[in-house]
Amino acid sequence: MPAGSLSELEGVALGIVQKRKRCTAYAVRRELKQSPSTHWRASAGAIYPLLERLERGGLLASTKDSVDGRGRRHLQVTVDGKKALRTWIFEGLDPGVVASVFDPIRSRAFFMDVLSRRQRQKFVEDSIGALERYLETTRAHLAEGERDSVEYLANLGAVYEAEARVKWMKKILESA
Amino acid sequence: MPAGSLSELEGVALGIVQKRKRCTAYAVRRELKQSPSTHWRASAGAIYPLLERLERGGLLASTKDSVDGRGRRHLQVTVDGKKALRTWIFEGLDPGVVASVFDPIRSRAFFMDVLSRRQRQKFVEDSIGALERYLETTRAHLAEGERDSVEYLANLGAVYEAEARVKWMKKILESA
DNA sequence: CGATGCATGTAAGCTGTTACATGATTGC
DNA sequence: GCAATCATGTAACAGCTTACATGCATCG
Repeated sequence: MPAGSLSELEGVALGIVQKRKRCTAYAVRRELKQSPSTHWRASAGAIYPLLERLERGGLLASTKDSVDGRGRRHLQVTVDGKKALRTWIFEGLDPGVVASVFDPIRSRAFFMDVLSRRQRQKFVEDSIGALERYLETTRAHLAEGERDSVEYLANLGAVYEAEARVKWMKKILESA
Repeated sequence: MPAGSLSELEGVALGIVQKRKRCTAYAVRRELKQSPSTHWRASAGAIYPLLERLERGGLLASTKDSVDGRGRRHLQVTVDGKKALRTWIFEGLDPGVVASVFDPIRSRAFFMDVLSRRQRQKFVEDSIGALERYLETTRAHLAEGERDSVEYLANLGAVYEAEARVKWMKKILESA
């Protein structure tokens, strides 16, 4: 919404267009799909109406000559869009938003005591394995970006978090 | 769903009832509300139908004498429910689930370059402040649980993650 | 020229939220 | 006795997903 504040996915989508200067809806979908986080499936049913909404709200614009033979419409972030993006970024510092990190492994760890000793051990060990594989892919993503680019710095956060999760699970393994 | 697999919220709700042995829907809501993660608002419109669904599916049961004068129905996890809970826990090791961590600060950090030098500095510094306040509340939660309880160990994960996020943001501050 | 992939979009469904309604209990 | 809170529920809505439909382009 232009009047209200941007949703998470709206902010991210707007940011992706901004980063690419000019791109199609499909490119936004692809980038979301390829991102290491699987939080969003980048479904067509979400992306296309969302970008339309942003365009109607004046945060995105597509010039006439932006439609090529295949019917692809190239989008650009407007001045208002940039402003909205900045506002959205600062909104993230809201306590409610900061605390809304979500870790499915941790959600499950809370209920480990329904597992037998052996199952619990297996759960923790397998978690470490899964996390280490995940860590590898996030590190690979990190290597792609050039150092000191915002992309590198942002991905660094994913690596730090994944490392912390591994360290945490190893601590649990010790105490068992 | 009893036949299929549990959703995230279903797993968590079932786990909360299991942990308490026997509790009302309201107690589940309250625990979700008071949890340090604000990922779920624990809205009545979600919890009550969800618990009904689990009961119809045979994962939860409420005995007749469980209804007290105030109409509170006390729920218990059935044998099938315990089995479903264990399955759900192990399902979390699925790569798609492991990778679905979601950090709103990191989402925003990807697009920091739309900010001016000063704005960016402010964003990072304010983020550190917000994260440190969040870290304080997660540490407080940690102190409540007795050491070596699963609750303590699970909350430890939240602390590790929050520490990693602070460390990450301070790293960004250095490189600016 | 036919298969595969690019690209856009829509319809139906699920899940969760907000906001409201209702009544019973507790505390002052 | 009245306010606040406990406790359960419902209706309307918002957002995202799956699954489908469509057409163009590219490559063998």
